[in-house]
Amino acid sequence: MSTLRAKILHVASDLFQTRGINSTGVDTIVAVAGTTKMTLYKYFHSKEELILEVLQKGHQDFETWLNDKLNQNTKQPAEKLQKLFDFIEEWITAPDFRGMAFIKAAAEFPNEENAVHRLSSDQSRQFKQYLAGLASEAGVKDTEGLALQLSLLIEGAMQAEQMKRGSGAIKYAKKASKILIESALKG
Amino acid sequence: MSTLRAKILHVASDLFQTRGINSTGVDTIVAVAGTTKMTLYKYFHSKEELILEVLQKGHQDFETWLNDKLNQNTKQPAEKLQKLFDFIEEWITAPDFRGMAFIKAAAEFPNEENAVHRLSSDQSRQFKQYLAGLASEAGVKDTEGLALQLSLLIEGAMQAEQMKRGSGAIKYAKKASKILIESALKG
DNA sequence: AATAAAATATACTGACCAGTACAATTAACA
DNA sequence: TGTTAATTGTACTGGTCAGTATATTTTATT
Repeated sequence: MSTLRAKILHVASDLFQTRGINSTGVDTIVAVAGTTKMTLYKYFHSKEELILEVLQKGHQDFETWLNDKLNQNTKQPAEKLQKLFDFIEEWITAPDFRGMAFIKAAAEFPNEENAVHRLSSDQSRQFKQYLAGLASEAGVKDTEGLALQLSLLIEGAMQAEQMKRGSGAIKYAKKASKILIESALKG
Repeated sequence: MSTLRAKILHVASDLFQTRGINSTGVDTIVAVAGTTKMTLYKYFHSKEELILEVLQKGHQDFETWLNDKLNQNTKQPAEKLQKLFDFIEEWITAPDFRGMAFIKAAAEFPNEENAVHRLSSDQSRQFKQYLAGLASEAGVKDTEGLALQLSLLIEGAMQAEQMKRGSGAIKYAKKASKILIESALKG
């Protein structure tokens, strides 16, 4: 049934995050998921396809979570930009945070022709566009510029936190974002 | 002779950057280097040891290059902080730039117990300390804070450039750094 | 030139990898 | 209950991996 498919996706996502993608064999995935390779290859035609689906689901979950948080906790558009880093902090400091999936995937698949790398790159671009949307609603002129700067801070903080838990990077990223947002609103 | 050892290090560094560490076998390394596994294992006791040496040399080369550039092109301490991102840009936009080694290595070896991950994490910390030194000489009060913020921008820009060449991320990182440095000098 | 020592090349080991052929089992329906 | 179809388990394939034992060549020393 589809529950097994979901379980495989979940287990694969978990193992990819904790052990790395290339270091995780399909045998390990099916063993932990409590099924067999035959079933896995019924739902996914190849390991690469499984990787792509894991990445897609992970990114969609993140953007949905963030968007919901922003919509539930803010009234005006400008407020979203201000509270953005509060929720990013909440996401990063969650006990099961193990780094941003598309950042790590791009590192494991450096070849720009590779499908996994291309999807990762696209998700990064997509996230920047989302930030640009927030900036635009808040009345920032150089939306692309601020979006890029904020994405650097966010991805940098995620990278730092993945490298060393409890790095505190997000605290300083938040301070930096306040300065940069203020500067962008004036300019 | 030691030339072969150097050649192996160089070739391994190149392959690790372009294909990823886990995806590069020792057979490939020795083939490209024009030698054999027997020789490789004479100079390095294991693949992990080779990885560690490649990382160490890469990071040392980077810090030496950056430090020389800063010393050659500036007179006063405060100037170094201002020109820092010019040289970071020069480094990132070099045609053979393929991402920061320790960032990618940490992604490929997510386990914090792993020796490669630990070295990567240490190099990141070391780089932050270097930035804190620059901030301190320039008269910044919260040296650790500014150093962390600048490292987020730099590592974020490197990450972005690795993900998509010609992203232009460094341009906006530079602008952001000017704002943050100015703010830190005032505070 | 003879001998010893070091470096190199060849060929292999056991382990693991992604993916599959085929057999066993379960479920669906008559 | 008997037959068919779909799903799951077992066992295997060819390929690659890190690492090594042994054989060959080169180099250094006398």
